[in-house]
Amino acid sequence: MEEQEISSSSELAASLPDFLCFAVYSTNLAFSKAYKPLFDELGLTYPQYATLVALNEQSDQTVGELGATLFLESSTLTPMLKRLEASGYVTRQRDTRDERQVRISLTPQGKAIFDKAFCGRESVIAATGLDQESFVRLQRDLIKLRDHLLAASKQ
Amino acid sequence: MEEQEISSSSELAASLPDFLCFAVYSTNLAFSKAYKPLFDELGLTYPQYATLVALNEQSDQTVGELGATLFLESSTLTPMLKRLEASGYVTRQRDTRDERQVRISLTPQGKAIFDKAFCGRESVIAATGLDQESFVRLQRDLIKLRDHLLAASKQ
DNA sequence: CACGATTAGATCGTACACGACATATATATC
DNA sequence: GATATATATGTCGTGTACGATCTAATCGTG
Repeated sequence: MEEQEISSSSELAASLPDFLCFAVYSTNLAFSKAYKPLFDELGLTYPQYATLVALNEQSDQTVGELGATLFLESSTLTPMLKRLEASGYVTRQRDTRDERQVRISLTPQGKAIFDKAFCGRESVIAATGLDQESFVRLQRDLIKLRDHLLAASKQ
Repeated sequence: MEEQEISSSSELAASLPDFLCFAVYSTNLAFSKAYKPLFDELGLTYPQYATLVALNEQSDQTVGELGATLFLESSTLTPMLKRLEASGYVTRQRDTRDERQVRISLTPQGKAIFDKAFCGRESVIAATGLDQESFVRLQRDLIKLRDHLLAASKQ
């Protein structure tokens, strides 16, 4: 296993493995592919499942709160939430106090998804090919990176 | 900075930060947002730029070779390559020896993108908020994770 | 050479993902 | 209390992303 050389900033022909953004991008594609059989069985997509996880943690969220949790815009969430509603996993209802807001809640059918304890942490760690220390560190560094990028792009 | 607890696999209500897949997913969204102003200036999208990088490294690739490099299917690449052709960054031509294949090459205009040395490695590292050691390790662990996930989903 | 099997791209339908804009409701100021 | 402003969500257009399927070209075997 060779150590990766870091190309200098003056070198023009950087290849894709030199880009951290590409490592993140392609790992995301790989996760989608790896999880697809599981989600197909549930009739869900990967972002839909993430949405249900967020709602399982804290039900009765507004679209905006969900967007802040999932890092998504209303233009992405609204159609997806309508599909989840059509599938019977969530309900959407206008807040009676503030009719601008729409509150999203899990249905019993939506809660039932989690009775299967679908994402057992240990088996997931095993499936990544990383030891537990690397796994935890990777997760921590990614979150740090993400939040730093988001903070930078807000200015 | 608190150390993240690892939830046991029997715990049902795992929250999103507990999922490595969500860390990867949301970091990818954050990268897209952070790079958007730069890509807007070039009239490119993030996947389009990655495609040009792959072609800059090795021009005259077939659609299939590009797909293997970028982890994308022909159903994704074909429309994107047509847009890149329409923008004048690449050419698409059937291979004369094997007419099933289409060979993609950078135009001078496509090559010119890289004269700007757009992605200086050091400034990119600085923008991530990670020290160089964490940056390199993160990249290496992500690639390992990605390749492990892909290998697992091929079976 | 013939003809079934394989391969490479392309097309289509579905689902994100976002910016720009539209709509409806709520708040603020006078 | 009328009107300007702000906020929350929805709609629309563009661009990925993929599986299923189609077409055309090539290969393999007789």
